[in-house]
Amino acid sequence: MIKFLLDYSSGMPIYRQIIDQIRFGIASGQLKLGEQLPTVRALAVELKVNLNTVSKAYKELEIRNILETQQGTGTFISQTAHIVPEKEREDKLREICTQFSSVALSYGFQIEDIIQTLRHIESSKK
Amino acid sequence: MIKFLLDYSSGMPIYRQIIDQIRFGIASGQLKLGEQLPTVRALAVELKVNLNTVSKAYKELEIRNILETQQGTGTFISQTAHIVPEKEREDKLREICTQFSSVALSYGFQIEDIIQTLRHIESSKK
DNA sequence: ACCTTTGTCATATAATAATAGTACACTATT
DNA sequence: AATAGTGTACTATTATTATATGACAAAGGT
Repeated sequence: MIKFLLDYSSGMPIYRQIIDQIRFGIASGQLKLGEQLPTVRALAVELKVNLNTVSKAYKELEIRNILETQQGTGTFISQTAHIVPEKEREDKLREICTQFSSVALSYGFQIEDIIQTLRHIESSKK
Repeated sequence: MIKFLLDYSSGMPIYRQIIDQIRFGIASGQLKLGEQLPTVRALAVELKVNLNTVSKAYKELEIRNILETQQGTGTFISQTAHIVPEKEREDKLREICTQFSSVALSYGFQIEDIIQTLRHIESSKK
């Protein structure tokens, strides 16, 4: 099961963040084809957002054939879900890195200090 | 002079994109301290957005002491821009790295890819 | 059959984002 | 003094985002 993480100060709408994380979750293998997603109500509670916000994200992905919904049963990753194009993954990675970089550097941090801190955080996770 | 580039389909509000690009421009050295920015009207025309949208971005940066405005003359990068007290820097570094790490990993990116991208961005700043 | 859980739909409300237009105040130049 | 160029302020309007409710429909278990 995927762990959703919202950034309420990013300026990106919540439903778009949900869409992104599902799409990239599939691309990165965190979400398997056919896997069931959290119910709209469960995810709404987990993310502390409205049911309609989650529903909007799911519905949009359903239109794109990335999700399949069975009313009364749940929402699933489509078996035929397309992979996010590699270029889009690279663009997204560069986008979030650029944004982070601008903030970090504006505080005067050096690239090596930043990387060292990131590695430390990563290694302390397990 | 900095080249602004908007992504109208990203979901991120335009005024926030302008804010981000100015901050990143300063951090990366594209914008020098004291340098004059485009006038609100000129930038509004260039970006094909409303005057008020640019004004909103400038005003917010002015509040944060990143920009200084002289009515009738123009808007400039502050000379004393964004120096963070030394004692807060370490906590801040860890904080923003943790936040960034969570977001990046939730997209399924690997730590080494992230670091490589950060290094690439850093080195491409000349 | 009944009930629960699921997704869906509809209405209303509020806040935010962006536009449009107008007017005003300040500064430098002529 | 007059003018052009600057930032600022204000009202109004529209679209988007998110919330709050309530009701309905479909699936599956009891």
